[in-house]
Amino acid sequence: MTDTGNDAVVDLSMILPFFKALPREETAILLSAGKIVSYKKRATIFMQGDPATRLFIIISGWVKVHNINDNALESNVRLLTRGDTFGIDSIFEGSRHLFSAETVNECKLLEMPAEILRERMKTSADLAMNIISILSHKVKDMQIANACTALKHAPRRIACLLLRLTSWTSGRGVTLKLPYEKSVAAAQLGMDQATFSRALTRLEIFGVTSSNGEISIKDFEKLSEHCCSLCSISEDQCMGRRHKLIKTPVVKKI
Amino acid sequence: MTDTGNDAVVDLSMILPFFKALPREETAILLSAGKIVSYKKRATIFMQGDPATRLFIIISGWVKVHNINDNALESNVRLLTRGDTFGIDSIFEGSRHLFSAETVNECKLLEMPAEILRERMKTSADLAMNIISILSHKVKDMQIANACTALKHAPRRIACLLLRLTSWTSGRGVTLKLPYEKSVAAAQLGMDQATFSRALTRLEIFGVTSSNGEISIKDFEKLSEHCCSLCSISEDQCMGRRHKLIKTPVVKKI
DNA sequence: CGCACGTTTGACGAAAGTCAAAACTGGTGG
DNA sequence: CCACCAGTTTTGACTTTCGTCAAACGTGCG
Repeated sequence: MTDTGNDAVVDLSMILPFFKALPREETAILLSAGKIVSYKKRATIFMQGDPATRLFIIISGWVKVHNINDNALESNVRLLTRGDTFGIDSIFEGSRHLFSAETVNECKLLEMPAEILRERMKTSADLAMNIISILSHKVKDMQIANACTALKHAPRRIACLLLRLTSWTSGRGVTLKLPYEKSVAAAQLGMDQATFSRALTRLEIFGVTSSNGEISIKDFEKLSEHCCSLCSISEDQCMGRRHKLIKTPVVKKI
Repeated sequence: MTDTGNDAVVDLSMILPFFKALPREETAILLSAGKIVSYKKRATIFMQGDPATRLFIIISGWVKVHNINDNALESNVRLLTRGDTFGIDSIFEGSRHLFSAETVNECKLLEMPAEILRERMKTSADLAMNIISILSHKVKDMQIANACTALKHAPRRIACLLLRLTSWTSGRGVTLKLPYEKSVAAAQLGMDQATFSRALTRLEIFGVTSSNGEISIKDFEKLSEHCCSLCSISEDQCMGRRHKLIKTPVVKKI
């Protein structure tokens, strides 16, 4: 108990879902097999088609995972950050990466060999359970992201992203610096960069202003009413939602 | 060995990923806890927000899972059929369903209680592994579907769907009846029904004709070249792809 | 025959993509 | 201190596609 951990990584393992509720020895075995790797900004971590030999857990920074074709057409752009895991699904599905991964900032990643996973899973039901949780969570994340891109109007999509990025803050509003470039955010939302730029200014009437690379949201609730009221994700399932649902009497179309 | 199985379900368990490589006793335990339920066309299986108490495996028919909001706006429409599993991610993520599920045809589903899963997973690493495989596969499926909807032009999206629906056939082309209504297919592809109708006729120049509710594809390869060449999923990852990649010398834009 | 259902078609408008030029940003070096 | 540069973002002009609404069409069935 008084052993506070002889390593920053050990502390970190306390908050990563991957190590959740694992016995101390199991965590130690896993950690000793993994290693922390630093990446520079805009570095390639792997390309789609590469053998999936490792699992990646983000310690710091932002990583963009995406599919890309020869014409540089992107799809499935997802942005991951601290605590998120990637590459795990590829290990168990075909053993080749389905997507490419690159850093958008400087990043520190914890990398675990696939073999140790397969190995330890056989004896540790807890570890298997954690992997299942991580995969289930990833499915949920993708569904929320899909619901966002399903919003037909670009300003709404941006509003959705802003609300999700700031979901951890309290208060009525906030001023934030986007953690990555606007062109990246545009790709994440499946729209053109020019469209992103124009759509952002169209959010002014909802209290969103932008200057000097900072975006300020005056009133979360107002913004949330604008975009989340058309979202198909249930009220309590999305962290970004900020307004209470007003129970309107259901009027059925006949 | 000579025991050919005293039940059709037992036979079925041989081909379902859920039971793959499980010891015979494990399969028996799981099967005895599950039950087969028949649903009529367009029946609600569950609604988003409902407690996730069961895992569903499709024996026959087609099921539509989707998110839906108060205005009947759909997103995340996925169509599942024989062998597919759903509801599993909800069990391990918040224990409430993130989406609604309804049948589009008459369906037979194998339903397994969530408790037996949690219970058996503790002792059966094989079962845990199967669940991990199923979840990983689901992630892959979603990524392929996302790549499809990322195709900007409606005719291409339809071509992609047609190729994936017929990926199991051999030969140069085929005539098929869509396994569900066109309006459902349109929703799956994230487009309006009217757009679907118009876009389908625009595929005529690529050898796709439609009459009497039957769609006929003259030449898979031609169709594949049209739509898959812009897809960002790697060549060997999508079953729908029918044309070989022509390795063009890479010309870098400067 | 007429009804219910799904589909197609037409006319229109709004929104987003495209291309390209201009404007802004931060950093470097004379 | 200012000029310059590369990278990023904004703006403008134009085109295309898609959504929308509504009416017409087709099919199967009682």
